[in-house]
Amino acid sequence: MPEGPELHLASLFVNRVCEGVVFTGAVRKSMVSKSCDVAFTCDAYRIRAASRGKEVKLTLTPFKSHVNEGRLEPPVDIVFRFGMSGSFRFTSEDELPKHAHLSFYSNETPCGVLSFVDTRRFGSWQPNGSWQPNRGPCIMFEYKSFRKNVLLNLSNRAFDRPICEALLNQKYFNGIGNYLRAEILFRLNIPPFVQARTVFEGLELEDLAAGNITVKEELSDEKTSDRAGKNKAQPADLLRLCHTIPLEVVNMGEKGYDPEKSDYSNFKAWLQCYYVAGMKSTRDHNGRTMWFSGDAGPMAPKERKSTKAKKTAKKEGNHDFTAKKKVAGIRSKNTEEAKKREKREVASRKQKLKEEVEVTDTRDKTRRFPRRKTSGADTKVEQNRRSSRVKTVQPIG
DNA sequence: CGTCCACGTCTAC
DNA sequence: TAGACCTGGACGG
Repeated sequence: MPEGPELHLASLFVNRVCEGVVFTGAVRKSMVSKSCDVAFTCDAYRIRAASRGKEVKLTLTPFKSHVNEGRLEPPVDIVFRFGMSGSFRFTSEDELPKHAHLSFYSNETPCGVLSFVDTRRFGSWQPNGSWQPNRGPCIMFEYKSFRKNVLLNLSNRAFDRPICEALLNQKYFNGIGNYLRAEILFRLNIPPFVQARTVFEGLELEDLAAGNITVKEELSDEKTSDRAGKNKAQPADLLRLCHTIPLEVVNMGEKGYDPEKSDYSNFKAWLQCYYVAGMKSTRDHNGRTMWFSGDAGPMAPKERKSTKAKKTAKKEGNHDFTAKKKVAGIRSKNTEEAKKREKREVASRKQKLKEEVEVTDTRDKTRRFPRRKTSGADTKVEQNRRSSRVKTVQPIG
């Protein structure tokens, strides 16, 4: 689950399991990984982790007592991005997870192994690297500079985009991902496809309330404006929620992260909009699913994109193909034929879509987080809809 | 069996 | 602004 909070929880996880552990030898990379080797070998070193937005940095520090020919090796930083499926695990040597791509071995017996696990391999790492320079300040732990970086750059074309798309721009919102943008906009009742700039204009550079923020405060605005409609002068602050909402997830603790149990019940219960039954969803201009309720906003894509073309017959010689995939590849080997068929399919799909409403109500699109057992009228929508549960968060930075 | 979908970048027309 | 990059789970036929 890698957005900002998960990356941070991953760094906490690493620090917890590596506390007092002595690592030794070489850093080992899986055969299949295309990321670079980590040329680091040391008899005895420790591992610490830190996070910033959607990156985690591991620092490998040789112990002073272990000196290589009179010279102490300097620490090495490795910066990780998690892609769609990255995580860290700590296991015994013979329980190495299936998709472990970079592993650090302890000197214990039995040997403990910290590994970077990444099923889809969209993740990456950079040894001797530092935070990616074109990513902005961390939404969670560099709140002040994050806020300034947005408000001082509102003239940038990034803010011409709809707000939901701007929120995924890591140059300004380092740590926000697809579930966070949905949750954040939902809580403020901001239509996802209004121009980003208009949402931020008028916000104060300094957030005076920072450091003493509760979610209740955020929502109180909007409740009173319901009543009087006079509250326009003090709009709920989207930038602050970009900070506090991710911290709510962090404060749920490693339960939300724990790769061992993969028990997401806490997290699922926390979600109010993303993948929640009864919410609407549509594709944004980049083909990402935007979850929301109410108005889509004026910049909503008019016609949904035709679903991505099949990429079947592309990679014949790929050694990495499973037997199944090979069959599929061979079957559609005749590219001419495949293309024609594809055209026909796309055409008929477009035709269908024309007749559909632009934005679909997705009452049963709840798949990724497996179906909840429905318990009568106790629907999630009902529970969460503008729920005024108070949660205190501890903003840092 | 096949199709669609997923918590994210990247680079190449 | 498409695709490419991947694996695997849910679901439909």
